[in-house]
Amino acid sequence: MALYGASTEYVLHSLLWLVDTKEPLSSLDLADLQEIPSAFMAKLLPKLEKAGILHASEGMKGGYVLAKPAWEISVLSVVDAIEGRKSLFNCQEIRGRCALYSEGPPRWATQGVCGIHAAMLRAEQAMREELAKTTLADLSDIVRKKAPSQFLDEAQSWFGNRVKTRREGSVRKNKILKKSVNNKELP
Amino acid sequence: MALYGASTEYVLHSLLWLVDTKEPLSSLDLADLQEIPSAFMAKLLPKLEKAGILHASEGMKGGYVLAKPAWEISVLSVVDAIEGRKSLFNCQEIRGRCALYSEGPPRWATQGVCGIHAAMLRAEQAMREELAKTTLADLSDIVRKKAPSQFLDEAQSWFGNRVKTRREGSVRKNKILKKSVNNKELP
DNA sequence: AAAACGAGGACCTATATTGTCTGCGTTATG
DNA sequence: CATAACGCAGACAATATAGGTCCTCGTTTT
Repeated sequence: MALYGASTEYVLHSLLWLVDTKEPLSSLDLADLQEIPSAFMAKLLPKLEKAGILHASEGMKGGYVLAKPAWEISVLSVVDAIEGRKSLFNCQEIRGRCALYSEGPPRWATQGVCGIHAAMLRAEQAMREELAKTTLADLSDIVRKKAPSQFLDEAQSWFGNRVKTRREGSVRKNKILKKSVNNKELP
Repeated sequence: MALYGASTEYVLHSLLWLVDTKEPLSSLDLADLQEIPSAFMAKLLPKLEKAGILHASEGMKGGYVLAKPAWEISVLSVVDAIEGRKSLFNCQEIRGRCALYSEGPPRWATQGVCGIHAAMLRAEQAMREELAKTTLADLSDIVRKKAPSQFLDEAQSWFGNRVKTRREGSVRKNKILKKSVNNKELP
């Protein structure tokens, strides 16, 4: 229905939270804060790591940090990392499929790029150039201008408290408990 | 996988055949010439008629003709008619979904357009402007420069012969025959 | 040793796209 | 005036993709 879906939206919003944070944030923290399905987020962020946008650290106290300064991360690079270089239009070379071509299409018909395809490619290029102009720093500035500084502080301490409460009740813990209960019931 | 699919491709190629033709062409003729599923084409072209791009004439010897000169029909208008004004990105207002907002999002958070959405809208606008620049006349020129005039004449006479052979073996006829055979077998 | 991470794969489901088939009204033609 | 060739509309079916869940594994801190 749209070229870019919820995955891209989730990831871009998550990246904004990472701009001002020094310590690594986990995919679970990012998902819970934004009320986004956490298991889904966990599948998205590794793509950004492979694209060199995020740096991941494993193990307890691990998580994600921007791998580059925010002004060097364009919206285009994020979109490409998540959606995988989607094109606007997928040419099927209809021009070579004419019933009048008895034995395959002649050379003049399939030479160069199809005119329709070319028009689509120009539009796609214009779109990509526009997406390349905006960086994470630009987006972050917009948020910071809108939000009261008090809120941004609250957010920082929310992440901080999360680090402290790792030991207490977490989503994972509950799942593991449920699992061990099941294991005991099985045999 | 792509924003614009096969429907758009089929229709744009079909419109090119209509540029130089005076007599109405049926969806079946257009489909058969380009080896495109004809029943599918028959569902597409009425959309162009509603959008004011094609003029349809019903009944025998009916078919489609361009409703406007080719230089007034942009690729954008065709795409919109077929795909229905698809947007590049569908904003779900993630910014209003923060766990820190205890009783709904504050005004400052949801004021104006989301920064991420705005960037996508700029890209979409750039794409649409580019698609608006190309017209059917432009595309038709490209084809006419490539194709030998002999081929274009052959195509015209193919359409002409089709009109003559209406009475003879057509796809529809075979289907109707099959149907009556089945009807006889049923009781 | 256990808890909290990331990575990755199997799996499920809802929806959009692509296509087929039917019936109905309209128009030219013999 | 019957019929063939049209456009139009809607009911399906098949397939692909996006979105989402769950489970297992290895790593790192405490």
